[in-house]
This record gives sequence, structure tokens and C-alpha cells, in this order.
Amino acid sequence: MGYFTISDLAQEFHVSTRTIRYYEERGLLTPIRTESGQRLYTKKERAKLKLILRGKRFGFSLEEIHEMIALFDEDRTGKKQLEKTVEYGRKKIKEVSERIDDLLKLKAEMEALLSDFEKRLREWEDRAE
Amino acid sequence: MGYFTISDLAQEFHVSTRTIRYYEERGLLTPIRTESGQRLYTKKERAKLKLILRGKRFGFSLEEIHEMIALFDEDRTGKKQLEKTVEYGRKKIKEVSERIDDLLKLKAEMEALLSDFEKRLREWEDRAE
DNA sequence: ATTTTAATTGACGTTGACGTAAAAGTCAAT
DNA sequence: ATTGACTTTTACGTCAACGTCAATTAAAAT
Repeated sequence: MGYFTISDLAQEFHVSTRTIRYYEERGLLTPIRTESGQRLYTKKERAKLKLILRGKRFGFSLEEIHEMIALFDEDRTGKKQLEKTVEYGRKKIKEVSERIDDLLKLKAEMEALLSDFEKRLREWEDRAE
Repeated sequence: MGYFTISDLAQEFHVSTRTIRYYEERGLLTPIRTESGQRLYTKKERAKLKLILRGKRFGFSLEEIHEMIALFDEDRTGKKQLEKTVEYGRKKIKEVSERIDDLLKLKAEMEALLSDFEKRLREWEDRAE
């Protein structure tokens, strides 16, 4: 109980097992192994996969995501480490905020475009009376 | 006046000329040509490039961006065409909205993480008194 | 016990999004 | 008119992010 197999995760997140192994190759996931060598994923690893996939959806590269995930993994005991982490976290949050703003702009542009088309459509319909 | 060369755009948007030609190969841009065959870009083409690059920043593929740009290019005169366009536009706007929501979630997660680290850091500092 | 299903590593293949180099033509400046 | 910067097409190269076998081993189902 409490452990997931590779295909559990593959099914849950709709990715291939190859993909999950690839993320491990790249150092993003670190499952434990059974005696016979099969991978077992804890809830934490599952959470990491979730984060990876979310990151991917915004176009972050695996390398960037790797850096983000480091926040979960590294040993953050010393003060220096904590400070570095906090600083890095602020930076990343800022990046995300910028992306959000950018997306809002895109949305606004698309909405303007759409309302123009809608107007034209109404004109068409008025004409048809 | 009013026309841009390929390197004008390359400089303005910090992309290579190869990239711009590639977008044309993929049907995303359609510059006009001089007598001798050199590409000239109108303001509209420039706007399209801007949109392409914005789209890229959110991880949309060129194929997806192509679909979005079609809103600018196609001949949208008939009622049917207009209706299709409006419907498609709504769909795309919804997709963008979902991405924004997703990013906001990510931001919230990161902020929660960060405040945890900040708390630990304060504890560290208190201890140091 | 044996068939079926799932897991492992290894290696090669593929696709998207360009980079890079070559050969030839064009434009602007001197 | 020649130099040098810029452009064109063609073509091969590259890198990330996987896909797709293949051969082998392990687990689950019957």
C-alpha cells in the first residue's frame, strides 16, 4: 500500500511508461526499486510527476522543470541553502507571473478579434431580414 | 515604406532569418516578393510573427499556432465561414483560459512552497539570536 | 504449471524546430 | 566596378523528447 507501479502512474496521467522512464533518465524522478529491480513510486514521486506534466503544459523544458523540482528534492537544512531556495523560488514565481500576464494579453487579443467577427456576423444577419 | 526585410524582423524580434523562413515553410507567414525574389513583410505579416512568438512562449506548437493564425488569413466573407470562425475562436479562448487557470494553480503551489521555506528561514534566524 | 500480462534494459527510429554550411544572386557604398 | 553585406534555395546536421522494437525476466491470472 502507498506505492505505485510505473503503469499505475502511466494510466493515471495518460503518459507512456517510456516517458516516465525517460524522466528518470533525465534525473527528474527517483523511484525506489524492489528486490528484483522493479520501480516503485511513492506519493512524493507521484507529486513530482504531476508537477512535471503541469510544467510541460506551459512549455517549460524538462531542464527548467528539473530546476523547479530541485526544490522538493534537495537537502535544505542550512541557512545558506534556505536563502538560496527562497531567492530561486521568488525568481521562478516571477517568471510564472509574467507568463500569466502574457497569456492574459493573448486572451484579450483573441477576444477583440472574436468580437469583431461577431459584429460582422450580426451585420450579416441584420442584412438578411 | 511600410515594408520590412527579413533581417529587419530578425533583429526586431531576436530570431534568426532561418527561423522566419522556416515559419514560411510551415505556412505561417506569407511575405510578398520583390521582382528579384526577395521577401518583403507587411505590417500584417509582422503582426503575425509577433503572434507566433507569443504563442511559442506558452508552449503552443507551430501547428497550433498555425490554426490560430488562420483567423487572420482566411477569407471570412460568407456567413458559414463567419460562424465557423466565431465558434473556433471561442474554443481557443477557452483553451487559453484553462491554461491561465492552470498557471495560477502552479503559482499558488509555488507560493505555498516558498512561504514554507520562508517560515523555516525565520525559525533559523530566531534560533540564531 | 503454464499462459498472459507487465516490467527491465538497450538500442535504434522519429518528429519538431530549428542551426549551419554551400553556392549563387542582389543591393548599397565606395 | 569592385567590395562587402545581405539574400536566395538546397541540403544536411542537431537536439530534445520521446516512440518503437527486441530480448529477457518477473508477476498475476487461470
